[in-house]
Amino acid sequence: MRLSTKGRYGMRAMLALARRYGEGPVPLKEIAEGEGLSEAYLEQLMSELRKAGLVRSVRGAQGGYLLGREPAAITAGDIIRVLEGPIGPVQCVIEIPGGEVCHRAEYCVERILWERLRDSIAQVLDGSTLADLLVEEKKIALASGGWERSCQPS
Amino acid sequence: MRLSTKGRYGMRAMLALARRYGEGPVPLKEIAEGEGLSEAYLEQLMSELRKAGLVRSVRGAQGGYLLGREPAAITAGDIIRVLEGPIGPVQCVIEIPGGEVCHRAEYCVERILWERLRDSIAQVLDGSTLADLLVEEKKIALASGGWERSCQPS
DNA sequence: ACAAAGCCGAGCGGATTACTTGGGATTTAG
DNA sequence: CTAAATCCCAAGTAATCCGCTCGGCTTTGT
Repeated sequence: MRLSTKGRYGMRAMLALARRYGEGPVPLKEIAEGEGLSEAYLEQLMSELRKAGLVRSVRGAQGGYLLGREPAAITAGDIIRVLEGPIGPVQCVIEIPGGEVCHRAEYCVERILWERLRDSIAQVLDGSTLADLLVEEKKIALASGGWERSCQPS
Repeated sequence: MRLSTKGRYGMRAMLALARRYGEGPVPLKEIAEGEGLSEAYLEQLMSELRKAGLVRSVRGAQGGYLLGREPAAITAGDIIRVLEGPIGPVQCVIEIPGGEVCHRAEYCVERILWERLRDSIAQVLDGSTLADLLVEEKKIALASGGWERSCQPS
């Protein structure tokens, strides 16, 4: 039940973009350096996020990436779903409209448990927008007087 | 964010044992056949569950496995933690007493999100005992008049 | 024109997963 | 006493996934 680096790095990158929302395109190189991530790898993630509409890109010199919508309109759930696939602890309760449901679904207790788990995860993720997180970030920064940002090893 | 087969099969096996709680040892072969799982593989999982005290084993002919405690005293969280490791979507918020915490922990917003997610997952899992699940199983069985049990593909 | 960026697809080594295999050691039944 | 039923354990293995890297192309501002 761990997130892969895609979800984690993607989240970091999106937060980085959110911090600079409204400042025009941010080149990937800056994000990668700022967050200590591989630029080439991050590029793949951005590609997926772009196809999903969560970021826009501007090509050419002075180009870079921007959030596709305002930070208040992008949730952690949006990002995780793009990079990690639909939420759900097991295949048979995955959140896909019209996805395959196993034939014994009606009588299966485990299924009920996994569904509860899925919904609980989705609720947390969908309940946090990038804007929310930035507000919290500001709070803890003020509270502790610090400046630092992301966990490096995360 | 998927459970592996260990967690899923383990949950199935534990529910199977819970259904026959008080009837003496149940041989693995029966469970494996009943749930449609590989006996040899299940054996490995039972070994871990036994070391964790969630099941007891009786060796020799007429032997088998029994729950280590009453069904009301075993939660899904207990089982998942044994088979999938400590709960937590990322390494840096894993639930280990005295586990490593990354040095920037205080100022890291992602961390707060991942902690919320971890707690939410743990709450669902720790809130469901085997006894609870059997009660629900009985309810849905009565409601739909069916007899079938676990999702096969899950 | 040139440099700064994004875009794309392939490759790749290491880890993990989901098993299987092959042997023990124990216990009960006959 | 022996045979069968069971659990116990360690090793092996094929396939998949992860977490990247690499090379080359396209677009665009100066």
